[in-house]
Amino acid sequence: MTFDPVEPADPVLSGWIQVLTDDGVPAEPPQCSTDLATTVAERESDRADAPRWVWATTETDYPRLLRAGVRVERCHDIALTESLLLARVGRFGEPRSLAAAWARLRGLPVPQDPRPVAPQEQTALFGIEASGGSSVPDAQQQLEMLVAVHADQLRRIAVAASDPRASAPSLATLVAAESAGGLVAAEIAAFGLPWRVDAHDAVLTDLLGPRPFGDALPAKLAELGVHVGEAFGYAPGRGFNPDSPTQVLRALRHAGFSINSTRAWELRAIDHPGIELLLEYKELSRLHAAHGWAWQDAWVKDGRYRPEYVVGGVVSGRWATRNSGALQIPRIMRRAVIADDGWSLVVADAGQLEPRVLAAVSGDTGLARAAASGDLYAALAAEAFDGDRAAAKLALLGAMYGQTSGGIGPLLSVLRKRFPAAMAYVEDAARTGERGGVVYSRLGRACPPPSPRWRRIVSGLDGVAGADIAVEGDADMDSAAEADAAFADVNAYAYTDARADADGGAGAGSGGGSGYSGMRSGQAARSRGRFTRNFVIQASAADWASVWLAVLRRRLAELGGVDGVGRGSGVGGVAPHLVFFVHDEVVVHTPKQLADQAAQAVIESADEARRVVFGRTPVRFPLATAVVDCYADAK
DNA sequence: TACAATGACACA
DNA sequence: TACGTGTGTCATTGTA
Repeated sequence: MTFDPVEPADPVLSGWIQVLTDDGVPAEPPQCSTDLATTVAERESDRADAPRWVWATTETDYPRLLRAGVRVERCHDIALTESLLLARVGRFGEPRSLAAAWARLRGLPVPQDPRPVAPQEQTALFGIEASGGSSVPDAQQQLEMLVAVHADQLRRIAVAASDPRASAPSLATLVAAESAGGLVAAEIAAFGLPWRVDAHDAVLTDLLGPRPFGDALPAKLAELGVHVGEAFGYAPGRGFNPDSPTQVLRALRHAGFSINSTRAWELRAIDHPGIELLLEYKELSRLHAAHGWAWQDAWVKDGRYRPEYVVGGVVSGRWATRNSGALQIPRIMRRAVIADDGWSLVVADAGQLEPRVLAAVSGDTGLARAAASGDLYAALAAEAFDGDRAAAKLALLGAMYGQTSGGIGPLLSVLRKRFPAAMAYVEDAARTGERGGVVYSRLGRACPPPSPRWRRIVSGLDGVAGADIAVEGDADMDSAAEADAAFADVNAYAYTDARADADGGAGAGSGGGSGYSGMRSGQAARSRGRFTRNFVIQASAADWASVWLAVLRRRLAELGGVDGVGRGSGVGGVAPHLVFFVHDEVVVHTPKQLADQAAQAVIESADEARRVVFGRTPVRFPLATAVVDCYADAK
């Protein structure tokens, strides 16, 4: 399906539709519809037989249908799929739009992806920017591109499924789940998370004092700042700023403390009367800056907060967000999330997800036995750590993150002895990463190959001594069948280290800590080993979460229809719907009378996701679920 | 003045 | 020896 390029507010959607076979081959001539909303809704009316809509990008195409009151059951998102397929051949951060995919297919210059625009500043919706004087294709030409690229993507998915070196029999599942994720993200943005401004105000006022005028600091914060200054010998108004790490560091050193940073964990070790005030100031200051009244003004409209998710925005397949920090909302702010009258929130999170994923992907029978229980760490402790749950947790987290410090060596030895398959799984992934290899999630999502910079450092060509680690060839990056000439672009790595090289490297754990700047060969190798070690788990957990969301979305829609309460296939009716998602946690907004069924759907979806992603496994993925009026009341 | 880097901390 | 993964956003600080 393609749309004619009209204004988003235009109530009449027109565009082109063509029916394809399962192989992506046209089964009918293309047809123009001057009322796409109605056409699509009619095709969707028999949900059991709903088509899988193929379109350029859900992110821009689907909101137009949603605004017209039309929900779709399934889609194939060309852009999201292109990302997954490019990743399979080691190409990250390359343009993934329909236009770009089509250009690669035809061997033409590849246009950059359009810059994502905030919903409020959207004008023309067509994501094809004219470049080099070429004209923007019309909707019918777009349809031809769409059909060609879609067929090619199906072919590449099949190729990946039979790749002997990096088999991904489930890649089609991943593509379907990723596409469904796009639908979920668009629907969450459309519905919005119920957000009560008065409750948000109450939290802020309680902690910070009344809302100040303009940009002034709230009263409590300003007062606290003065007290902090006084505690370190500064008179009020004498220019001490607790928000300045430099000044705080200077004040503390002047008071005789030798510290390297003003991080909270380091400050807590200091015995000084000003520290407690300073820590309180930092906490409140952050709350005010990140999620205070300015944030509320910018992001809460008509009782709804609308997160802008970036599906698959993290290389591991986790979602990212744009602009409003939806994934970093402080827990205390959950008090502002209150269901509408007559509605409830179903809150569910998958506890201990990552160790359970490790148990499932590694097939370790001992760990799987522990993961069949409700508290994996307690079961692990009982089996191998003399009942010491804290030790068991520390050990397993250390194994998944690659930690070796802090005296956990002996704990890791226990794991290695008692759960050899699980430990071998993560250690194999780490060794592959250290050698420059690529690892994959359960459903076949590929991690980025090492950057040229990493290769230089590890091979000792970067002016740092210590080159003793062999780097694998490019065998991992391009499966033989995939490496056709159209994909021979060398400039594939600009993205991979964008953050890694920008931050301060391994020294003192600054910033993200995954950089290679200033690293010696061995450090860089082990750093990448930790990344790939974690990738196989985090990305497989993301696989599971994506499928969970996709299944849940379908079941919630069935719930609305079956009950006869909601309009079912429509939008904005009274069917339960997803309103929030954070890695391993979902929030569903539901009419009260459907709350129990919605909660049941959440639980059953998790189990279906388990079967789809991990097949036959004794591992369970128990959910903590709660039906509440306020998000903060869940656990 | 505008932009980039830094340090810190929120989330999973 | 020591080495915990992945993000986004803010205020401050440094540079062009």
